[in-house]
Amino acid sequence: MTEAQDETGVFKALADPTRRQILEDLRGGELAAGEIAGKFPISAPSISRHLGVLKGAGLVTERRDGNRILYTLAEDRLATCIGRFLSAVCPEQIVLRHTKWRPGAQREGS
Amino acid sequence: MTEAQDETGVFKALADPTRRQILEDLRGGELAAGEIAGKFPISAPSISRHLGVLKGAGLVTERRDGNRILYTLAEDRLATCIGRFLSAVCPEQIVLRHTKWRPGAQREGS
DNA sequence: TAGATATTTAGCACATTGGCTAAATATCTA
DNA sequence: TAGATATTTAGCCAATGTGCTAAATATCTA
Repeated sequence: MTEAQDETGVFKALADPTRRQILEDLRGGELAAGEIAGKFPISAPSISRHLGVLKGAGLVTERRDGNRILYTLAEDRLATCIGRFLSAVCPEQIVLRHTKWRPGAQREGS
Repeated sequence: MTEAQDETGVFKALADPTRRQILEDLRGGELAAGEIAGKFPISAPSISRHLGVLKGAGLVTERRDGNRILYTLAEDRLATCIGRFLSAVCPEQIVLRHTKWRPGAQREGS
C-alpha cells in the first residue's frame, strides 16, 4: 500500500465524529469495547465497526482480556501521520513531539 | 454550527486524497481553478466540486481575477483545527506555530 | 454584440458509509 | 456441558460521496 493510501485511511477514520470521540476517550488509557459503546447512543455492533475502522487505520490496537477486548490509542501513529501531512502543507506549523523515553526503544528508520 | 460539526467538515474535506493534494499544491501560493485541474486526471467540474468542499470547510479562500477564480490556502484554519484535535487526543504532541507578524494583526480571543 | 475562454451548476450512475437487527463466536462460571 | 456475558460478523437500507457529461454563468476580446 502506498503512503498516500495509508494516509487516506487515517484521514477517513478521522472524518467521523464518533470515531474522533472514541480516540479522545482512549486518551485516559485502554478501554473495553463495551465501555466505549456505553458512552455513545448507538448500538454495540456499530461501535464495533468504528473500532474496526480505527484499527484498520492503525490508530488503535487491541488485546483480549478474558471476556473482553481492550483497545488502546496508538498516539505515535496519529501524531506521525498528522504531523507529516501538516508539514507538507503548512511548513510554518510544526508538530512538536514530547516522546517518552523507553528503555531499549529504537529510533525509527526512514 | 457546533465546534464538533465544524471540525467534522475539515476532517471530511481532508479524507479525500485529491483534496489533500490540492492543499499541497496551494502551498506555493494562489492558483486558478484551471491550473489546479490541469494537475489531475479528473474533469474540471469534479475539481470544481472538490474546491467547493475545501471552501466550505474554510480551508481555502477564493477571489475572482477577470476570467479566472484564484484559490488560496487558509493555513491558519488548517493548523488551528488540526492542532486543536491533536492536543485533545495526544497532549504530548504539540503543534508549534511560527505565525508571521502582520502589522495591525489582532490576537484571537478564546 | 458574438464568440472564445474559464468556471460552476445540474443531473445521472455507482460505490461507500454508517445506522440497525439477528446471528455467530469466544470466554467465563455454575 | 449449559447458560450468561462480551464482542464481532452478516446482511439490509437510506444517505452521502465522487466520477462523468451537458448546460448555465461570467468575463474577456474582436
